[in-house]
Amino acid sequence: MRLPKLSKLELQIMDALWSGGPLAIREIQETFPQKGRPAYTTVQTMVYRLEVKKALRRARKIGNAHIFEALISRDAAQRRLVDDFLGMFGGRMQPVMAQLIEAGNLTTKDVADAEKLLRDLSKKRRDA
Amino acid sequence: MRLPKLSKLELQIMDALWSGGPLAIREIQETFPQKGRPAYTTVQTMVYRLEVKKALRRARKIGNAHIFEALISRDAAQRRLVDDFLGMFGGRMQPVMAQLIEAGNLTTKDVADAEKLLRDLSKKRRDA
DNA sequence: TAGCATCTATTACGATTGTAGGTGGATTAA
DNA sequence: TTAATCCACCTACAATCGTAATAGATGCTA
Repeated sequence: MRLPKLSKLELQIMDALWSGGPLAIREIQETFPQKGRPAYTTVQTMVYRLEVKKALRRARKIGNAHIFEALISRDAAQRRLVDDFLGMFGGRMQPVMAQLIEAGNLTTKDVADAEKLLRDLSKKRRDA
Repeated sequence: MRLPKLSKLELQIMDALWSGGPLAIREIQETFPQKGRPAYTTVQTMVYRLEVKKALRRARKIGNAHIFEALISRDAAQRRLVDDFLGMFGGRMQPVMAQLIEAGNLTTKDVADAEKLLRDLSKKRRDA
């Protein structure tokens, strides 16, 4: 399980750690919008499960509270996410793009940015 | 549940119907590659569940075998898929694109195609 | 028409996910 | 020091998914 699959809620919890550094469970819970915020113990359960999956670990203790830190990077998790997503589309990129565009999720600017990123990336690879 | 969430296996089953028209369970099962093909009853179970979700229905009968047809379109299902996926990224498109590009999933041609599609689409919308 | 093949329908089970309650120990504020 | 909080840990439970076996009905073939 080098790259465990993470659910949406698990992702949100990891996000708190990726964005906010090592946090206690209470702090993670409070990163959720008040509206629809999961119970403390719900977050706690998910954190424990993420610990089992080795997605995070207890870094230290403050008082009797554990402070957790991410063990896998946002990038690695997102890569896994993208792979699964593409798998849903049979691995074919074309329909994915078409879908994104037709649904209006992808703007001209997004595509321009993508283009630039691609150029920069291919340059970097050429130079390397 | 206008647009039920479909799992990967469910998607593959729907795909068989989207691509091959109304099919019997046996036919759906046989669209899977021999290697790792799920058991007949596994496909059957999933088809029944898709029926409950109103993603497909029994169209008619041939002998004692039911023929199933899709009730939701590939497009609608993919839209839902994309939405969920974006939700995983907090709805922000930018990191998604970056991820796709850096992982090498997105080529120059894909982007060019996207650009053309965007142009055509905005033209169509302008004309309409 | 007897038997074999095929389908339907039902049932089961383990894993994962989201949800959270309860109990008891640790901290802290008065 | 004692009561109010806070936290850890354990347990539970329903829904969904993937997997499939079993049993009973139906249809096809010799």
